[in-house]
Formats: sequence, C-alpha cells, structure tokens
Amino acid sequence: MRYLITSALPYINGIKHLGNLVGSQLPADLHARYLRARGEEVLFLCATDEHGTPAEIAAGKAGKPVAEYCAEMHAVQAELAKGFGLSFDHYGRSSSPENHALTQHFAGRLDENGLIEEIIERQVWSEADGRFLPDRYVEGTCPNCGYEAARGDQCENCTKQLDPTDLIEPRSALSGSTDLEVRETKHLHLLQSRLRGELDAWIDGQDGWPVLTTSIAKKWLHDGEGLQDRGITRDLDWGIPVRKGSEPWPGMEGKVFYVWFDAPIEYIACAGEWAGAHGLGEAGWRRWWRTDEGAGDVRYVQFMGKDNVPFHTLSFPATLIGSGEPWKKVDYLKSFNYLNYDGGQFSTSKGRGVFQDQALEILPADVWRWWLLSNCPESSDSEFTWEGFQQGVNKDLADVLGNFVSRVTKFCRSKFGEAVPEGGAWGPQEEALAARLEGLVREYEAAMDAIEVRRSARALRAIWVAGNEYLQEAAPWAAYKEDPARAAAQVAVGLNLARLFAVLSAPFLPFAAERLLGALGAQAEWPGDVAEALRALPAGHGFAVPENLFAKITDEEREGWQARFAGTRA
RNA sequence: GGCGCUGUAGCUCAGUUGGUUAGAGCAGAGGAAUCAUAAUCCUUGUGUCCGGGGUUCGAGUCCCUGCAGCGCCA
Repeated sequence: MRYLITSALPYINGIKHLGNLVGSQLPADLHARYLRARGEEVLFLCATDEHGTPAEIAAGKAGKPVAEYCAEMHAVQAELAKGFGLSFDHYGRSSSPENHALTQHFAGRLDENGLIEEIIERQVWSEADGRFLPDRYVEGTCPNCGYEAARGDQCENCTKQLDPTDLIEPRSALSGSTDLEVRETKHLHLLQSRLRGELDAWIDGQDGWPVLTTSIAKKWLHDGEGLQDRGITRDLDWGIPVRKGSEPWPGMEGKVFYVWFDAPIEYIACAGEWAGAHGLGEAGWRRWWRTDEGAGDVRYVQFMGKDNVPFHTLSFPATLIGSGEPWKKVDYLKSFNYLNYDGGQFSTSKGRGVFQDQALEILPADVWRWWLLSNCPESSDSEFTWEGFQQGVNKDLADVLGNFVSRVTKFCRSKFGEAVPEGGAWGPQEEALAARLEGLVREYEAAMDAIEVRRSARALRAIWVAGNEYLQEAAPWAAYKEDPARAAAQVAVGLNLARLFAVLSAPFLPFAAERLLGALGAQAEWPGDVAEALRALPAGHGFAVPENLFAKITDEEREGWQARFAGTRA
C-alpha cells in the first residue's frame, strides 16, 4: 500500500492565519509524518491556489503584476510552511504549466463526453477598465431603496439581492468609471447535475467517512433542486486559457477557466511538478494517479476545512468521473470544523487572531503544532484562548515531556556521567512499565491509523505521563543511596524512555524530536516490541544533556500577545 | 425566511449501534517526593448532561417542541 496525501490548497492572496493551518495542512502533515515513520511510501502534496479575481485585486493593491505577485506570495507561503515543519514532498502552484495542460485536458474530455454546455450570459463591460465586471465590481444606486453604494450582488442597506444590470447609475468599483455597457459573453458550464446519480452512489459507497463530510455532500446533492450545474469559465486575464485539450476552443478566446475548476486539478498536476523536479518522468507521477498505470495500491486521503467539502466531494469527483478516464479518487476525506479565536472568529480583514508569520515569530513551530493538533476542531468548532494555550503547552510540553528529559539526563550526568550506565536486571517495575507502554503505544498507533487527531494527542500524552509515573515510583535518586546498580538500571530505562518519546512524538513535534534524538545520539526507529525498544540504547552509549526542550510561556508574554493580536473588534 | 450544526464539571472537550454509580485534561483542594524547567507523583468531582414534552423496562444517547449561540443558503 502506498499513501497519497493532499491538504487543501491555500489561496495566494496573503498570509494565512492559524485557523487555515489547523484545518488542513497540519493534520495532513501529522498523517504523512506518521506513515513515513512507520516505513510507508508516502507522497504528500500541497500547492498555492493562484487564480481568480481576489488574486488580481490583491496584486493590484500591492501595485504589482499578478504573475509577479503570485510568485512572491508563493515563496512566502512556502517559507512559512517550511517554518511549521510541513513536510510536503512538493509545494506546487496551480498556475504551473502542468496544471494548464491538465486542466485543458479535463475540459476537453468533459466536452467530448457531452458534459459541457456553452451559455450566453449578459455581463457588465467597462470600457475604461477594459474588462467585464462581475458581481461586486459594479456599484451604483439600489433600485429598491435608493442606497447609493449598493453592490452588484446585493444592496447592503436593504439586503435585496441584485444583478449588476439592475443598478441605477452604475460605476466600476475598480476605476469609478461610468462608461459601462451590457454585453453578451459566452461561458462554459459543467453539467455536473447529470452525474448526480454516480456521485450519490460513490458517496454511499464510502465507509467510515466523517459525518461532517458525508452530510455536507448529501445536502448539496439532495437539497432544493439538487446539484446545480456551474460555470467553469470567467472573463479574466489571469488564469488558465480555455482550450479543448491542446486545441483552441472557438468562441472562447480570451477567457480563462474559473478558479474552482482548475484548483483541485492541481492536486494531480502537483504530482507532475514533483515528478519533473525529481526527474521521474510521466510514469513517475501517473503511478500515483492513474489506476490503470499503477495506482491500484494507492490509498488517497484528503484534508480540508468544512467549507471545502462540497468541491472535494462533488465538483472535483464530477470532473474526474466525467472525464471517463481511470483517475484515482479520494479514499478518505478528513474534514475539520473551524477554530475560533478568543470568543469570535479569526478574521483576516479585521486583523483578528494570529497569523502564520507572527506565530513563528513569537514561538517555536512545535509549540503551535502541539496545541493546534491536540485541540483541533475535529468534531465541532473549537476555541483558542491565550490562557488555555499557555496552560496547555506549559503543562504538556514543558512540564510533562520537557522536564522528564531534563530530570533523567541531568540526574544521570551528575551520578553516572554522560553515558548510559551499566545496571542490574529489570525488576517488576520495569516489566510493568513495558507492559503498560505496550498497550499505550498500540492505542496511539490505532488512533493515528484512524486519523483521529485529538485522540492521538491524548494517547501520546498518556505515554509521556507513564514515564513520569515510572520515574516517580522507581525513584532512582533514593535507590542510588542504597543500591547504585539498581539506580543505574532505572536511569538506563529513563534514558531509553526519552528516546522512545522522541520517536513517538516526532509526527507532532518534529523539531524537538530531532533535537532530542541528536542529543541522545539515537536513530528514529518506530518501536515494535516496547520492552525491546526500552533497551535500544545500550550501556556505555554516550549522550549529551539537551538544552531545555521547551521554554515556558510567562504571564507577561501571554498578556502582551493577547493585547497585540486582539485586532480591531467592532 | 429556509436548511444545518452546537448547547455535558469553573475552563477546553470525550461520550461507541440507547443499558449498570456520566468521563479526560487544565484550573481548585489535600498529601508524598526533592532527580528536574518551583517541574513530578498520589488522592479529591452532590454536574437539573440548555428547558419542556414523548417513545422505551431503561435516554446525555431516539422523536417533537421551546430557548440560546453559530454557520450555510436564498
């Protein structure tokens, strides 16, 4: 079995906050790291989602050409991902040549299979801007209430739904120009409603998917008039030019595919980018994505926030199914709720909450990883508070895990020197510890296998606690006075526990685990038999006392951050 | 307005297909220990499981309804 893992593609228009991280990339990374640690072959992909009007607007604000803006933001996001330890095998771009070709290919296939319809729409054209102005890019006077700053999609004053062509004295929201006219323009629609039965059956065939995932999918399939066909093209410059495979699409010159159509295809194209970067050729990536070219043994898992579920359960599968080609479809779709910030929502526009660059600026990545994963919004929305965050990470990381490593390594250094001491045989306490850990480790593995993130974190923490319990009960500092050999055996177990903790914790805390393993001069080898793992470091094996693994967050720091990230609440 | 989600100990949350005295972590209280980042370990929970009906031998767990918070859509 090989494992293909993707996390939802972050949009390109700026730095994301922690809420974006917790719902997709972080748990996906946890899963990828765990499977690799178990010796599995993994391909973990992510990319920036770069097309669409918001990217153009953001680039405009930054005063840069959109391609240049996207390239820069991609580099920024890639650097942040690296900072958080996200172990993507490739971090791609939806604007890549690979995605251009593949998106055009899919559109061509869908058309051949009669799933594309050309529709004439009436849109507002701005002479001054030289472009069509969809929805809110037109402003004017509301025909209903007379409000003068109504937007093309809705009047904020009377809440009436509007069409851009309804507005009185319309003007461009971009340039303010009133030189507007209504023009007819042709667009492609994907007839996904025709695939409703197949999608429905496919969803029904999925066993054990999170309720959140299937209920959202079912709602969109069955509610109201059922699954709606959707436009897949736009009158924009920035995007993938509309083509039928490698052929031109008559009548669609100058138009691009709509972002929701090309973004998920980037999951596939990204594998192509990855293969290209590693000289693996076409077959190198197709063995992950084509069931007729080797992907029969691939298990594909997607991670995303709940807002992304409809695209991943319906639109993207519709594209794959509609192509009539044997593309790999998702086997398990892990979806997350929202993380709230101190009683409200994270808000990009209000500057409320902690953004990724700020998070890394104030604390190490592992601290964020641990709190976000162990409190991720798995079954319902969850809440970030500074008090809870401070208490949680101080207790779990500094006190329970970090301090365990300190007490063992420092006690050993002071009594036996910086090497695993030669000691007596195991007694009942050591046997009991091994038996206890055997159960806990299997429980941890079961939770990780099931991608139950919070349960995994709880199980891992229980393992750390078991180490402290053992040490407290064995009390080598007391034994040392009567029976130094006994104390030596206990310390040897303690040092091996530290190694075991590092190995098991690595998916959650990759940086700390690496530092700890480095100090212990040990290798990351996933434990089979725990009793055996507790003897991995032999007597005489040298080590160094590591610097404190985790510094505690002080009250002063917490208060400062609380004020700094409060944003401008209304 | 329609649809959906949530409402369990002071806080953050678990609670499998309805079944014995409703759980965990944190915080609080008491104690042990002193190797360690004043860090650990043990003991300690009389909770109207939001309110009200109902189904059932039995409901936090199912149905109806009310309230509160949130989200999506029109």
